[in-house]
Amino acid sequence: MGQGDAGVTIDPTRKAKSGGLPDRQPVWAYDPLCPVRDVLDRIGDKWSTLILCTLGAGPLRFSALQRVIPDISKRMLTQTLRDLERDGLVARTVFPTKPPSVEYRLTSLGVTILEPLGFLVQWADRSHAEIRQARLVFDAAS
Amino acid sequence: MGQGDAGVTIDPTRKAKSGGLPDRQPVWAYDPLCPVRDVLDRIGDKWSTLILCTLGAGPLRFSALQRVIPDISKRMLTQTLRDLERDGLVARTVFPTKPPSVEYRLTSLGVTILEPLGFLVQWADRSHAEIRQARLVFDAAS
DNA sequence: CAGAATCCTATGAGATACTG
DNA sequence: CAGTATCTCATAGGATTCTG
Repeated sequence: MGQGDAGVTIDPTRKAKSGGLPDRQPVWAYDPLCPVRDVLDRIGDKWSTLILCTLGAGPLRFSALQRVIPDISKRMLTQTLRDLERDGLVARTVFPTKPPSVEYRLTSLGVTILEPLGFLVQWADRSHAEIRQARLVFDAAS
Repeated sequence: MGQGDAGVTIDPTRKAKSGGLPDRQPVWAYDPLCPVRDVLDRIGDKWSTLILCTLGAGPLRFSALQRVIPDISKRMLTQTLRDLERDGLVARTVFPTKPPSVEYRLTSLGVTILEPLGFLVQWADRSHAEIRQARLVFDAAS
């Protein structure tokens, strides 16, 4: 990363100059501690997006989440919920009933990720056929 | 996959019914082999989004990518590029010069992911301060 | 230059059993 | 019910060395 511009974050809206000279200095400086990466790496695990999308439809209790996402282990569900709570995306509410029940819901911040996440999911949905096809072609050629 | 409603994919645009009854049947059926997850899990690794955003500004050679992303190892750069190529998001062109040079560029499909990815990056950029703050609060309370 | 091959370690994540 | 505590294994991913 250069001087002056050190630590600039990811900016995918940045356009290449026409002609796109290949080997110049980086279009955007890169910072290993980039806050965008810090946040995205957390979301990029196996379960976070799935849980966020699920809670996007409304609050659910622990066991209900397990039923909706049958192939997650209690351990990972607990851990992922904790991480999301720590990041302020999910709120955890304990109801002191006889057998305790705990409700998870998106925070107001958590709700705001639904839209960008939704665009990505839509893209994946629209593109997965083309991607699968590309994989077939690639694997056949290798 | 599936007949009828089985295997319905992720749909974050789905809204909860008003009142949001907590413990009903899942709002959307969940499929471990969901194509959306299949695609997103691939993008969700440590380097894919970074490389896609970088190439979004224009094609780059292998060594140039390494300079832009200094903390990636050759091994992971090669592997991630291969995976992206396999998925049809990146095209690899070899120029038979004396020391061989290889150019990587987004395919037309690859370009289409820039927009949804950009929204997520923008969200991360706007939210990282709030997230960091939430982490401080959470860690102080624990 | 652009990798391929190999080695090694840290972590992600499942399975199971226990608890308030 | 909603976890916690272990144990274990598979994989992601870094460092290093070799090659056309």
